[in-house]
Amino acid sequence: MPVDLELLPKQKRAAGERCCEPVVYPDVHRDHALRMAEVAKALGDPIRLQLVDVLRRHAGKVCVCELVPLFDVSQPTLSHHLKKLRDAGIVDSERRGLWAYYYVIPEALEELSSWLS
Amino acid sequence: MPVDLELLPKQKRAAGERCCEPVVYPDVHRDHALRMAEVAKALGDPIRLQLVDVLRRHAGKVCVCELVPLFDVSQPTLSHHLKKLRDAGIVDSERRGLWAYYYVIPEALEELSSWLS
DNA sequence: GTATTAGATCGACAAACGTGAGTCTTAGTG
DNA sequence: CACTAAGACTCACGTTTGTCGATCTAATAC
Repeated sequence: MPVDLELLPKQKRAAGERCCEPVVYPDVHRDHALRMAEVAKALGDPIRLQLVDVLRRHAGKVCVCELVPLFDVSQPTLSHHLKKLRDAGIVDSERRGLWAYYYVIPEALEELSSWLS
Repeated sequence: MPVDLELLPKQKRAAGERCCEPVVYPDVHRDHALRMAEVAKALGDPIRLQLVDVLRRHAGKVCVCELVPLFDVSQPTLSHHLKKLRDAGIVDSERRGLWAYYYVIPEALEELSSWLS
């Protein structure tokens, strides 16, 4: 699938002249890039990525008390990761009594997912 | 698509008893999670994400001198971002004379992409 | 009421990050 | 040879990150 670009001759151009015209521009516009980078950044930690994986595969709401023992970090640290995912808009939570149930917001990953494929 | 979990009754369990059995486990294994998180982390910066976007859409090799003017950062900073992408195995480069041409390694994004969709 | 529990928040710390100014290396020009 | 240009690298900086211990807040049990 990678089609070779027609490469410019490897010669030095005249002084003051541009080495090459910037023929390519990012057409993933700034806001899209910002949004997708935000999501990617939130997924850029192994624990958070696995959290999302567990929540997604469960396709429902998972109690935090089920999540904590799965990872080798303290409860505050896990809570911190969940907050990062919440702030990124990837998951949301619902309080019921003492428990908190987390779930993935399905649309949250769509933009990044379709850009990647 | 999200199927509601059968939620446990919201009552306090007896002292010393587990609040709930950890019925879910991350089956994205550690190494996969590590690898995908590494890729996601590299994409977790707007400039790097746009860099990958430009390189991907060009489906060939793009000269660094074309990339620098596209972004509002200094040349060393852009070089730093390109190195991050190289370290993450997302892109590679080829030197030809004075110029360096970057391209995306297509397989690099596959794992994350298919996990996301 | 008190005690206990789930989970979020705070405070602190070291490590990693994004950035630019400056420098270095390599390659082409004259 | 000296000069110039492309791009990587080094250093320094302020900011953000991941982590844990301690604390706080609700809600339940007694």
